[in-house]
Parts: sequence; structure tokens; C-alpha cells
Amino acid sequence: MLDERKLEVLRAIVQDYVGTEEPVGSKALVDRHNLGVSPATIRNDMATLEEEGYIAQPHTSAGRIPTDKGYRLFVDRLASVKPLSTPERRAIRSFLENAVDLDDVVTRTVRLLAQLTRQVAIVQYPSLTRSTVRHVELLSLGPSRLMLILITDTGRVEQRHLATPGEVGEALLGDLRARLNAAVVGQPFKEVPRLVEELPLAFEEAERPNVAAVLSTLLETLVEQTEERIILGGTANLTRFGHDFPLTIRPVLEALEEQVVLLRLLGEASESGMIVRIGHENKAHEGLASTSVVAVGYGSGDEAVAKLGVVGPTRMDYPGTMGAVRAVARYVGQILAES
Amino acid sequence: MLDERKLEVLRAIVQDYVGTEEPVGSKALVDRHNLGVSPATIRNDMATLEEEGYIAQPHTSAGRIPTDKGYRLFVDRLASVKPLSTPERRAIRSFLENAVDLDDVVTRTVRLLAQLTRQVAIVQYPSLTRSTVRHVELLSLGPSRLMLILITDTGRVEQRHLATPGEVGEALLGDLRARLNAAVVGQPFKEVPRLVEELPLAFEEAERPNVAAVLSTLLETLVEQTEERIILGGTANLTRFGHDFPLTIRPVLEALEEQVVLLRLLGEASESGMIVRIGHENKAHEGLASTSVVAVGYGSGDEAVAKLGVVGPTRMDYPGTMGAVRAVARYVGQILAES
DNA sequence: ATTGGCACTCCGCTCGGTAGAGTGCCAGGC
DNA sequence: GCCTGGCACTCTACCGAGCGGAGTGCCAAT
Repeated sequence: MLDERKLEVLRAIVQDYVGTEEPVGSKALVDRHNLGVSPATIRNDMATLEEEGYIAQPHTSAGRIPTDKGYRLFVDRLASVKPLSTPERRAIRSFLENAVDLDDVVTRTVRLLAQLTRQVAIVQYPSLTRSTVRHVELLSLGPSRLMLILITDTGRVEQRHLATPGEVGEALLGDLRARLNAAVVGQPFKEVPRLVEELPLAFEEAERPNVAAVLSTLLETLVEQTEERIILGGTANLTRFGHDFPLTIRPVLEALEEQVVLLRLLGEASESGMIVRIGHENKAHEGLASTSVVAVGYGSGDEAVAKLGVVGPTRMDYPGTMGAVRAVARYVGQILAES
Repeated sequence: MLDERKLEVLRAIVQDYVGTEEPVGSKALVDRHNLGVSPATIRNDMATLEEEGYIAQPHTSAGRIPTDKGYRLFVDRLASVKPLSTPERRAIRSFLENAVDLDDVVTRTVRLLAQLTRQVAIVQYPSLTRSTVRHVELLSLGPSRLMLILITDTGRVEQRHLATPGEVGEALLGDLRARLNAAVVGQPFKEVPRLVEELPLAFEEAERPNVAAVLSTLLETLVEQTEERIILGGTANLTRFGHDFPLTIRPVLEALEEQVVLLRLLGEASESGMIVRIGHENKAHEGLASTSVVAVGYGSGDEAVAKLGVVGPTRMDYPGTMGAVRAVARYVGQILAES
């Protein structure tokens, strides 16, 4: 069905359309790419491509534009990730290196991605699922009020207040703090529930309710923080979306305001596998039917700790975007590993 | 110059224009408001108002729309803040009450404001300037690596890593922790530099560089955190901005991405004084020349700890917006005070 | 000071005509 | 059998003219 030249034609259509944002016709194609055949031949190829659903005409007697299916084929078989230029890499590196803390790293990353891709950038904070505990701190705020602080190896700090059923003295608090840390420091989060299970038994019966209260708060914190925060940047780039604004941009903005949607968007991206979800493939929200998402995991070590990506019109420069996303993810991973 | 009726006419123009988004003419005015005079009279009044710069015509033979100056007069003299309805109040209260922590309060607030006003909401995290120190914690991460944690009375936790010039043993750490807390707990941030100034003198000469390192990190944290984080919501409401989209919305989105701009936007709002900045009065960013800002401070006690507000088109329902902003600020203050 | 009347202006809409781009198809050529 | 040039057809986007309507400004009358 699709011989070599037809694929070449599809590639050319995608490239031209992405560049010009206008439907591309047979004549323009042969002019801009040396395909070695005449417009009439291209027309036949285009007719085939249209039958197969890879391209479509907005109106009769207009040029063709790629369909989601067309972009999919393009991404899967016709395009390769475009590596960034050396100056670009250097710029990324130095921009990220100046970050002072985790928040700053994330903020800078989102800006960087938005600038580089000229699209909306999404960055998830390093997830705690893969993280390990660096320290747990307990502070007394009153006779039966405590503050629990959890510090992770990615530099995140979470804190919770809690009320204990009975009064908790400094001695008990110190003991608990020591035992708790002995049990969980250096351990991955998912191990923690198992590790603290028997901890109350080490204390006198009277104290166990208090200990239990602390532990349950700790576990709660772990669970809650597994769902991670996500930040956005470059929303102004949405204005370069299309010609028919309000209708296009509105649902996108709405969708992007919901954390749940953003989480789903980043979806199954992993560190090794970059995902590209195109148009209707995107089930996260109806508002995103005409957008594509490019996402990948990033990590401080060998495992992905979180994800980042961009959202843009289906008509986007996939090779370039994929290159930028991948490069940024790598550098962020490096920066995190160093700190 | 401006007798009672002319003011009434201006008020009517503002109200109608805000409602319909279309230039309002003399006939429509007398139809919709019982002014007791004829269109011709109104025309004369409108001519005066135009001469004085309160209203303008988009084109000859079109109706009039208020100018920034007109809105200013309207806000200052012709409108009063519209209180929310009881059900609305109840909804706000219950929505905010379910928040589990500070982050959640802020997130919910921004959503609430955006929904209520149908505009872009801006909420600043409770500022640390007015805050007091609840606790400072020091943890050892290695022989000469420490983690410093600062906990504020608004429930915020900030953390920093630092390297000390020499090794710091547990004994010294405990001592420093105790003295530091004794000096600063319960004190407002701005007092801290003075309070810790002489602290190194309490330690042996050999330890002072280490102590100094810790202190300078603490002060740095305080200063940095004085510039507060700000979050946005309801950007999708920008799409209801005007008819000529791309040009209008783009600069606004750009402006709103910069924290600095947002900070300046909230400007000199204080808890008592709500500010309304209209159109060109807004010096924060050129992109915001056709937007207005309504902002007010909110606080957990008697002093404002941070600010919140909304950004919308100059053509906005000022009384309603002001009412919503004020009400939300009050409730947030209450919630913070309770927790 | 207010009013009704009137002439005038200008916007926004619709309509018809046209130029241009692009297509599909067909018949002829390699 | 695939490619090509030619041709008729379609549809859009653009332009200009014409028209209706809304709104104004001015004036003379009350």
C-alpha cells in the first residue's frame, strides 16, 4: 500500500505543514522537496494517503493536512529525535546548574522547557515513591501536640501536625525519634509500613497509642506525597496555537488547571521510554483532543523519580520537541544526582 | 461640572457596558434606567462626560464606553462593595474548611476566587516577613554537612543544606540547636538577625566558624523566603476577555508567568485597604494595560501576612469582584487563625 | 434646562464577482 | 504499468458596492 515514495510524501507533508501551518498542496510539495516526480504523481499518492486516513483536506480544493494517524506514522517511522546543538546543551546545563534548591531546579526546568520548545511545559516534582527516607524528625509543640517532619533523599521536606491521645514527654519523644530513624533511614518509602509495624511493641503499653498516632501520621504523609505536585509553564505559548482562538485555547487552559489531568498526561512515561501521545490518543481530558503530549521520566539515579514533558498542538515539531524534552530530562537527572 | 445626574449617567454606562460588553447609546440608557429625562438630554450629559475624559467612543456614531478614568470615578464614588449572599458565604466557608494543610488552603483559595469572580485569581503564600519562628532544627547529614530546617507559625517549613568549615559533633550540634531556639523561637523574622548576632560568642573560638556558617544560612533562608511564592488559577477565564483574542490575551499570559510581576501586582494592598488598580494605572507590566487588579491583604491575626486578588479586564464587575475578594480574604484569614 | 426633530456619519452585513490554489480525471508517453 | 501534462471543476478568500441601523450633534421650540 504505502511504498517508499508515499512515505516520503507523508513526511514532506508533515514537515511543511508544521512549518507553514497551512494545508500543503501537490505543487508546493514538489517545489520544496526534490521528489523527482511531477505534481500529478504526488496527487495520486496523496489520494492514497487520504484513503488510508493519514491525511485529510479541510475543504475540497484545499491542500492536505496530516491526521492524528498521519502524525503517529511520522513519529513512529519517519522521524528521528533531533539532538540539540552544543550551544543549546551548554545553555541548558548552565541554566540548571545555578539552581539553589529543589524548588528552584523545578522552576528553572519548567521555564527552560517552555522556552526551548515554545510550548506549554509540565514538570512533576520528584516523586517520593522511589525515594528513600533521609531523616524523620519529631518536635513537641505542646503537651500532646507534635510536629512530624520527613526529609527525603531528593531534598524534599514534608511536615505534619498531629495530636496524640495522651501527653508525650521529651524522654519518650527522644526515644521514639531514635528508634524511628534507626528503623527507616535509608529505606525506600514502600518499605516503611512494614518496617515500623512492630515498633509500638518496643514501648510500654501505656505509650503505644501515642506511638501509633505518630506512625499513622507518618504513613499518611508517605501515601499523600506519592501523588506528586506538578507545575506548568509557558502557557503564553498557547496563543500560538491556531487561528480560531477562543474555542481552541479555552478547553486546554481548563484541562491544564487540574492536577489530576496533568498527572494522567504524564502517564506511563518512563525514563527510558519517551511517550508521544497524539491528539485523540490523549484520554486525559476531552479538552486536549487537538493537542499532543511528549513526556519522559527523569531521575537522579538509574530509576525514574518523576516525569516531565510538554503539551502543544498536534501540529508540532516532533523531532525537535522530543530532542529538547529528552535533553532536559537528562540534565535535570544529572543535577539532581549531584546535589 | 458633574452634577448628580451626570454621575448617574456614568454609573449607568458602566453598569450596562459591563453587562453587555457593548458600547451603550443614549436611547438604550433611558430605556433601561429610569432617568426621567429624554435621550437628547442624556446625549448632552454624555458629551460633557466625554469632554472630561470619563467615557469615549470607539468610533463616531457608536455608543460610549467608559475610560480608565471613568472606571476610577465609578469605583471611588459611585459603587459600593457588593456583599456576598448567605449561601455564597456558606459555600466559601465549607470549601475552605476542608483544607488539610497550608498548601491545600492556598490551592483551594485560588480556585474559589477564580470561580467566584470568573477571573484570574492570584494568591500569595503567607509571607514570612510578619511571621515568627516556631522552631529551628539542625540535623547532621555527615561530619561537616548539616541540614537546617525552619518552621514558622504559619506552618511553613523551609530547609537548606550547608557545609561547615570544620566537623561538627553531636554535642556541639545539640548545644547550638538549644541556644538558637532559645534565642529566636517566638520572634518575628526581622528580629532574628539582631538576636543571633552575638550567639557565636557563647561558643569556643574554634567552633565559631561553624556556628557562623549555620547562622548565615539561617539568615539567607529568612531573606529568600521573604519574597513569597504566588500561585495562579482560573487562567481559562482569560478566554472570556474580549473579542480580539490573540493580541489581548498573549501579553497577559506572559505577564502572569513572572513572579516579579505578580508580586508587584499585589502591590500595596493591605488587610484594611483593598486596592483597585485600573488599566494604565497598572505599572507592573505593559501587557496588563487593559486589565484591572483587585487585591487585598489577608492575615491570620490582626496583621496582614499576605495578599490575594484577581486580574480581569478593565471591563469588570467591580462591586461584585471587590465583594468576593474581600470575603475570601476574610475567610482565609479566619481559617489560618484557627489552624 | 430640557426636548423632539432632523440630517449626518459610520459600522457591520450581505451580496456578487473574481482570482487563485488545488484537486480529480483522462488520455498519451516512456 | 507507472508517470505526466492538460483540463475542467470546486471551493475559498478577497474585494467593493450597497444598504440598514444605531447613534450622534445640532438646532429651534418649549
